[in-house]
Amino acid sequence: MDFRKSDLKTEHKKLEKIREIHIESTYFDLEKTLYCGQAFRWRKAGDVFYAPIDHSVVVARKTAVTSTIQTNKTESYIFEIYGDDFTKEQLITYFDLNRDYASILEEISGIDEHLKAAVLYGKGIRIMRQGLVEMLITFILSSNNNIPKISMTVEALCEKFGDALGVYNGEVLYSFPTIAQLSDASLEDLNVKAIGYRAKSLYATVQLLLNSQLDLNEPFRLSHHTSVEWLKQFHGVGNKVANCILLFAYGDYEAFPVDTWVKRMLNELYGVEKKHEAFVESYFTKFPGIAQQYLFYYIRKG
DNA sequence: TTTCAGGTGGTGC
DNA sequence: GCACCACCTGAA
Repeated sequence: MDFRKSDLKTEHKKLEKIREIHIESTYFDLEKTLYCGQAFRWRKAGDVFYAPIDHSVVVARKTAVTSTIQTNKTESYIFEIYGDDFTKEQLITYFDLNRDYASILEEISGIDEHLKAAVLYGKGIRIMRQGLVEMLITFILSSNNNIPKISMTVEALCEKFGDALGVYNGEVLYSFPTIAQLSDASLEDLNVKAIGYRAKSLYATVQLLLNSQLDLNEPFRLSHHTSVEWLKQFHGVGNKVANCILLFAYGDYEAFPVDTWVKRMLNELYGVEKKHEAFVESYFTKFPGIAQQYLFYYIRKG
């Protein structure tokens, strides 16, 4: 019999609370932000959301909602930080809370009626700023795949190659593995749950990062179009995946990922049957990435 | 049992 | 350039 897993669980030191961060913000809805398709590791237990970020465990809950006369909500949240420290400044960067969404959404709403409805429906969504390696690998695993299965594979990868951070809500949480932690893995080793043929892409990507001088910070210095081409040198990264990585890791708001849902939406709402990318580039000229995320949420959930 | 799912890369024209 | 199609796997 194999007791290893439960033994390990009891061995994990109790997560120590480092700090509490209070966030008050308009145009910030945590649940929508976490579950609009950009994040894969956040879990919900009751009214609490939690996830590993770097080597911290972050636990969040909403504490209050106050409305002004103009129906503008201000939401209050408490974030508890366990394990490694994670500062308020880091949290604000992670959820991009310093950006003026009021004016951005107003601009986007002005484009047409569809966007106006999408913005109204998705109000509170923020484009997160997540880790470069985490987004690169996660979106390589996302191709021809669905969210539950992507999460499954990501967690399996973290459990096998990441660091155990501690137990929360009865489960061990693991950090996302670094390239160094994946460096010794053979193709066989990378064959974790539900990964399938994507293991080859992951293996090739890890090897390329190890054996080249490629610096994942490069897209910060390049134009949007050059960044897309730069990211496509990694196996398993095509236009859609490159745009997701640029939007969710690099904060490149020119990125506009076009997947099967967005294609369907472009067809149904705008009559675009092909050359989607050309249409997108000429039509969504104001914060394309944010417009895309609101439209995506609108058609998926609305 | 079959089909489909938040694409990509290889092939053929 | 552009249109096909194989591809791992879990869920319905």
